Amino acid sequence: MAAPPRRPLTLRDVAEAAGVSEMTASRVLRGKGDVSEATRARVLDAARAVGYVPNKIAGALASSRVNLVAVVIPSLGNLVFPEVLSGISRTLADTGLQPVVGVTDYLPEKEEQVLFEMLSWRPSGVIVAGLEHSEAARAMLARAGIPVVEIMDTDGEPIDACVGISHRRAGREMAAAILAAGYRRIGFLGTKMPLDHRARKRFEGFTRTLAKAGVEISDREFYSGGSALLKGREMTEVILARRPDLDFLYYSNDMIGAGGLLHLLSKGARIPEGIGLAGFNGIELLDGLPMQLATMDACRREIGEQAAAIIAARHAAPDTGGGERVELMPTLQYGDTLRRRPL
Amino acid sequence: MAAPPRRPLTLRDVAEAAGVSEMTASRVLRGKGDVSEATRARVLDAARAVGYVPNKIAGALASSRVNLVAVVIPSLGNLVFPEVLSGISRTLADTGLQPVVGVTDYLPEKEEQVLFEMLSWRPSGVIVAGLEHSEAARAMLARAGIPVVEIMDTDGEPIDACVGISHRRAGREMAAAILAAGYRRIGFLGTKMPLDHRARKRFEGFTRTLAKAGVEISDREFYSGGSALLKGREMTEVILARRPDLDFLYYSNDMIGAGGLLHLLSKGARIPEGIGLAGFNGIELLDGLPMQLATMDACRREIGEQAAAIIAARHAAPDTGGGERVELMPTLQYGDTLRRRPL
DNA sequence: TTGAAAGCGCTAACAT
DNA sequence: ATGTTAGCGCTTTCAA
Repeated sequence: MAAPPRRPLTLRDVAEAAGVSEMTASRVLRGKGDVSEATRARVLDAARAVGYVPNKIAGALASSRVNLVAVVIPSLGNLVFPEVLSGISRTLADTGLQPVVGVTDYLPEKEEQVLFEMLSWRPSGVIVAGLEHSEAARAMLARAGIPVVEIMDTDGEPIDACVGISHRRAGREMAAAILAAGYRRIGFLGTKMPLDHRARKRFEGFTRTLAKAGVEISDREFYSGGSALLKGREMTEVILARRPDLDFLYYSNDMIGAGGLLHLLSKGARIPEGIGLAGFNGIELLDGLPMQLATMDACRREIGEQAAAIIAARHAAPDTGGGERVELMPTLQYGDTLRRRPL
Repeated sequence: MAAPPRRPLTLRDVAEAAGVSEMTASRVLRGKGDVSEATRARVLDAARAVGYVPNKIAGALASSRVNLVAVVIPSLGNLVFPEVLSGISRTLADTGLQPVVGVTDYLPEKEEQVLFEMLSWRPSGVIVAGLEHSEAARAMLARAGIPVVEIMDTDGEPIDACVGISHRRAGREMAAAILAAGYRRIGFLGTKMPLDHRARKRFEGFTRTLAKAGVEISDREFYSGGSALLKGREMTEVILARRPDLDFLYYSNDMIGAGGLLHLLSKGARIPEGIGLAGFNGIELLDGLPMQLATMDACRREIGEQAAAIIAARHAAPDTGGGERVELMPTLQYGDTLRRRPL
């Protein structure tokens, strides 16, 4: 048993072991070009025997082809993004392309850094969350000469393609449903995140529709950090202490909504007659709660799939497509916490 | 405004624009070697002006240095792994190294593929979850000539270094605490995942300690797929319908434990006097539940940090270290669902 | 079906 | 402080 060589094995080593040229070995390992069955077998055996792992860096440089798709998202803790990712992975699986994930923590500067870093590996495409980016980031993406798909949001001007939902519309539809059910004294509970543009747009759509009906948000409460479930409880307690007359609570995400729901249940609140609740996202995780929280599905999986499909299509047929715009329609789930008609 | 060139910009373009050699431009952009302040400024201006994004593929090939660390984990949906990742990212942030994530879905074959794919990019190190891998995967890692840190688990023989907790010990300690509290008719609820070796080891440690006290698991129930919270409710209902006499339920993770807790609370069970519950992981997410579930912290964040620190140290000082073994000690949290002494 | 030569864009090593 | 040369490990292209 020889000690493992310090130098990683090269194609040349495999070729020598198999008694063929580097070129032939290369053809076998990539499955391109005509190679006789006999040589193919010899090369494959040799590669396996020595434990050859190809050097994609060299391959990519020589061919200027990189089977990587950069995926840039704000966070992995959010539960929403792993689901988007899973949609991307599944769709990309059959195409020879591979997702590579970068996380921005909702910081524009970090997004810029991550994009720069990823583009320097010359990926075949970029999927990036949101339509808001620094000028430099937009310029980088526009100049990269590869497909760019902005996801999650369609309220704005994409650099190239985009796939998502309209968060303004989502906010409007939720407001309409709440008004239709007869609720009027509405509290809003959200995250203290000026850079979460999608939450902001939902809020804008929400308040605008209320305003048209002559209704204003009665009170609001924001949090940052910590366990979302716990924060939801706490915020709910706080806002109701201040405004016990509220008859509806709209949460910017399901997790804090679930916390609020648990709090209200423990207080014996009459839901949804006395007070209604709604969140946003449609997280499956919460299916086991005592009551089903009203929410709106963000189409996470499908967003991932369609974004990946756009990249894959353009990869297969370069100089085709461009500027695709896909707006998905989220569906309102009333659950048990939003009544369907006035009392 | 000229149309963006189809060909990405090269270092040569920047060098020409700045009126220096490629080599000088390279030195400026990497911040290595002596360059006069004047030329440095000219090069940086030129690079910014044309929007140059370096080609790391070429750089890596020329220098045989890649600032990437492969991180291979079973899943992103688990909540545990994003936390490990966050520990890794934070620790790597100051080192110039960058994590690249691969997901295996708990499948050995997929793990092998993912490792092969990642190793072909010649990363500076590998962090991989678990100690169980296919023969081929172990061989690949051993031959790669880079630091390899296996994480989450210390019950076994690492290829190189490892950082984690002993899941057998975790199972034993939980069993000891349950016995000490006087519970005797114990049910186990877990995932139908033969390939989740850590859950298996916890179960082994758990049953062994029970056996030493002459206690056997009274009943068990397994699930797969679906919302963990909901499954936890359902399994709990099922197992208690079969064995209403159970006085303790041990869940293989906190999420199903939380489901069980919600179910029991809705049934008005007396917890922890009538029946006790415990999970595993110490997920912060669940802090807002009506009662705090007994659990055992899996040291996720710290595992990520220490693993990254090992890679970083060896990257800074090659041919140093090797074979590090770090066993972290999880702490038992009694919460509100596991009493501390017999009734 | 196979091989030889050239070069991808950058950096190490050695000039100057 | 700056430039020149060679070459990283592979693939493209062309020739046999």
